[in-house]
Amino acid sequence: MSTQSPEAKGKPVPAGTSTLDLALQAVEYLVQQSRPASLAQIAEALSASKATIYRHLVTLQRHGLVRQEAETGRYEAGIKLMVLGEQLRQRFDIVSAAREELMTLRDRTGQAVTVCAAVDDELIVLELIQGRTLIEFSTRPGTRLAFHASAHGKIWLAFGSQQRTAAIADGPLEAWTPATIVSREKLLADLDAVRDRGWATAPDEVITGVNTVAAPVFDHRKVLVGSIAIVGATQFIPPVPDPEQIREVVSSAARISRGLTWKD
Amino acid sequence: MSTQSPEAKGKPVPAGTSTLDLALQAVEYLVQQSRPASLAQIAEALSASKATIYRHLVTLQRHGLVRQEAETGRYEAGIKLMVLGEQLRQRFDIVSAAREELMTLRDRTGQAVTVCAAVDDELIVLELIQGRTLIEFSTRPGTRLAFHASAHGKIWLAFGSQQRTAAIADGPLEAWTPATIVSREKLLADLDAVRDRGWATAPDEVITGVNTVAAPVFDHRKVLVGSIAIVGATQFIPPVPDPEQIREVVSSAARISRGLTWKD
DNA sequence: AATGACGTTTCATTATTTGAAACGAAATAC
DNA sequence: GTATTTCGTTTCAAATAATGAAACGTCATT
Repeated sequence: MSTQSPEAKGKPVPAGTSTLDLALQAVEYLVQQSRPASLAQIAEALSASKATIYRHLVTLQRHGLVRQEAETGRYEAGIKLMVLGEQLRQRFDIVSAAREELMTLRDRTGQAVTVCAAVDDELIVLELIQGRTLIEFSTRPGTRLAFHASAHGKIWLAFGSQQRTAAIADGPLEAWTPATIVSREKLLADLDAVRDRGWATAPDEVITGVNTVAAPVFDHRKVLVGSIAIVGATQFIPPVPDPEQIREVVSSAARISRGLTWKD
Repeated sequence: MSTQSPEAKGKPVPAGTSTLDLALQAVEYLVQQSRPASLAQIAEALSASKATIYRHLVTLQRHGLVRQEAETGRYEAGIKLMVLGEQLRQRFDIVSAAREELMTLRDRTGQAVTVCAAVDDELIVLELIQGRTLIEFSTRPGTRLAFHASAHGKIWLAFGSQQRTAAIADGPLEAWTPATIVSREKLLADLDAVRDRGWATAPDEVITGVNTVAAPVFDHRKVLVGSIAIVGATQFIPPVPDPEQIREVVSSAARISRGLTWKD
């Protein structure tokens, strides 16, 4: 529905499987609902017949992606999704290579530590080492961040693929807070600064009152494979961070990079 | 394949969608692979034609469940799975209701804190509050635990649905370590003890050298909705835990239960 | 006792998926 | 430097397999 215009203009619709598409829409629908949904409700939302949706739900249920309430017969998303997500997370080399170093960083700075990676046009949180306080609202593994409005994102724009940077800079820059950078020129200038000094901040840019100091992690080929950061209230990480905090983050990132050197 | 016998005996195969089934097998295959897989490889593994798998991968890719490497053209699982997993996790009331209390519990005991919930025949970790040390190998959100071989599991067997308890006790009890309870009688006796005292342990039963103290969380209807636990090396949480540790876990669970009373 | 809502099943229609084979590009071998 | 293999992708005709309307059985409500 939302992914394709109804073959207007004789657009060839380059392959794909409509049956599968409908079933995946059902999964996403169920994930977004906060309560179990009735079969009729799902069928109506996707404008398909009850019988069709029913058969798909049966198969999805066999795979654990969907579950049926025993009492009411309603359907909801299955926990297999959580399991698959965690399995996928563990595939990133950085999470296993960096963990000890990150614990050390947490203990030395007293702040929460996060790890991110970007794949294609998505920036995702892979790891969170909790600090003493609980900011972690948008910093849990599986959360997506904005490239232009986060310290992690700026690291990826500054040190990652140039075509991604160009695409983001050309696109619209949404304002998450009043402090979010929404001007293309300001963003590019900020990225130059990040490249120069080797670290990034985003005070108040993602959540007001929260700051982050991020640094890049490279593999043996000098390719950016991850970013690490400390996250804390501006009270603890000022807009112009303590040189000591910066040094800790940058040197931790460097040590992790070095650890990734002798691999493969 | 593994989910159904090949319609032996003329078993009617109660509905379902074979097209969708194949596509979901492809997703699971890709999640299990540690490296991106070639189209031909996937097709051969699922014994389907390249064209079929290709079309399914295109649709899966549109939904973000699968991603194609730009250089090699190979396919791998997409990070949307992580996002969906996290969205699903947040739907459990307990994770939002309990967080502050869990931080307190962590600080007072110095140990890592975990939260679990069971749905149907699966017991899953929902939340992890990290301690100082890093045991967290099998305690991350999205991890599945065994009912008979974990403190969390015993809470659910002792205070949850009786038919689940019966099913687990009747089934085979796999031994994760030499200390895992594999005898039906011993398990049932242990569960009686858990019910009496209101908390459970599982010293060395899931990982040798690690112990856990778990307690139940109930909602306003006295229905078990979650379990919380402290997890640590037996060095810190002895096989017979410190009464202080037990008191902390049990009272934390009670406070969370009370917090769930005025809801809905 | 009657009604409505629900998940589930049936069944004929036909739209959709399917595999074999051909295509073009890119990597590899000779 | 040319030949060969391998890869992802597209084409096309055959027919399998998905589809929706309607009927079914069950439960809760009226």
